[in-house]
Amino acid sequence: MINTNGYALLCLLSLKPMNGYLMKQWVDKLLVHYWKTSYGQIYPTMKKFMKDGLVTLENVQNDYGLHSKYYHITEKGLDVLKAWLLEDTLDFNQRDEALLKYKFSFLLPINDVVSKAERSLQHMESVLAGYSDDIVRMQKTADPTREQLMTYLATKKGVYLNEAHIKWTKECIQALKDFDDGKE
Amino acid sequence: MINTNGYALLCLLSLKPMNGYLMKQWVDKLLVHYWKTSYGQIYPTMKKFMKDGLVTLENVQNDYGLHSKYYHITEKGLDVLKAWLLEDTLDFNQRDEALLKYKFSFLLPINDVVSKAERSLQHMESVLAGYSDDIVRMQKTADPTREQLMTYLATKKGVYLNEAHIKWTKECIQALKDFDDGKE
DNA sequence: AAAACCATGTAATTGGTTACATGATTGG
DNA sequence: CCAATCATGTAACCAATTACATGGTTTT
Repeated sequence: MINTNGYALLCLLSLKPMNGYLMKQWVDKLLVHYWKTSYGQIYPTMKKFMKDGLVTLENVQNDYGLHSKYYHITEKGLDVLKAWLLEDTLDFNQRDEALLKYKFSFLLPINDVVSKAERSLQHMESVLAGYSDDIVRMQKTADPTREQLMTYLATKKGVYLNEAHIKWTKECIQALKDFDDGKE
Repeated sequence: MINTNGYALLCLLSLKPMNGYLMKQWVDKLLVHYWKTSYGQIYPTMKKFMKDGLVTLENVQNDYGLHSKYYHITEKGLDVLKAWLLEDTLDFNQRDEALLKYKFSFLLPINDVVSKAERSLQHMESVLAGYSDDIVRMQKTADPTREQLMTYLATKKGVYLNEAHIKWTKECIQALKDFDDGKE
């Protein structure tokens, strides 16, 4: 059985052969907004994939005797990846720590909750600005490949979800202030 | 150190004393949209909370000799909970399996991806309908308590995030269809 | 010379789910 | 009597992070 981390690594190897160090780098750059991994996952997973014939190993040795293990995805690996990509994913995130805190925030002074929401709002607005920059940069590409189109749409999701979050937070701040006024 | 699961259980006990079985039920009903837990977490956590003085135990015995352990939150427990509620939570979810699949879906036939998105859209629309029902039911309460206000706002978040998700999915479907047309 | 980067791996620990094990009560 | 519900707990396992351990190269 392969877990989602494993599929994420197969995704990267479908782009080009990489070593473990590069896989970490690519996840941290390319997938920064919606995925993460660690060496503690990468190296054991590659070991397993070798055994299962999902990847092959190319030992790269430079002039100084530096060792580096490049993994190539196999036909079987690609088939397994495609089968997974095709599967429906209805299991959207089941845990929202911020919302949990929010729900029980009636235990706190109302002003503290408003301040917290305002800090959160500021943070989200800076995140949104970052996304918007990405969008602008990407729109320069006319006649994109499907891969580029997907990258653009993935970023768009970040924008929409952030906008919704901001809209909600503003409404919360207003509702809390109104509630506070009503009690005076 | 207390993990988020532990804080979630303290949240419940701040409402009223409960046994482990009831805690599970309440999480599954009250927090269904944004939290979950299991007996494998609840019982060991209560054991630890007893040791740390965050809860006290009331053994409830009914006429038939049925045993049931009701946990009461202590002053210390409430203090610890309030301190946590006050903490900023910037760490919003770092993993989106559906988006990961989407991003690498250029490996699949475009029609399969469109069908998948359409199925996903249908699912989200039924979820949204459920949220909307909740909102309507809650709006009957005039002059709500702060607790009721928070419950309402928590549901509103579900609505907004779902709406954003639906908007994005529709855009994806259109973009993929346009891309497909452009290639003919 | 030191810091940053390239590169690989393991071990310990934490967090969480699922399966297992038990047993009483209640409602059909 | 059988299924559902109430009730408690442990063990095995899976997922993931962090710390540990090592060592070469490149840049300042």
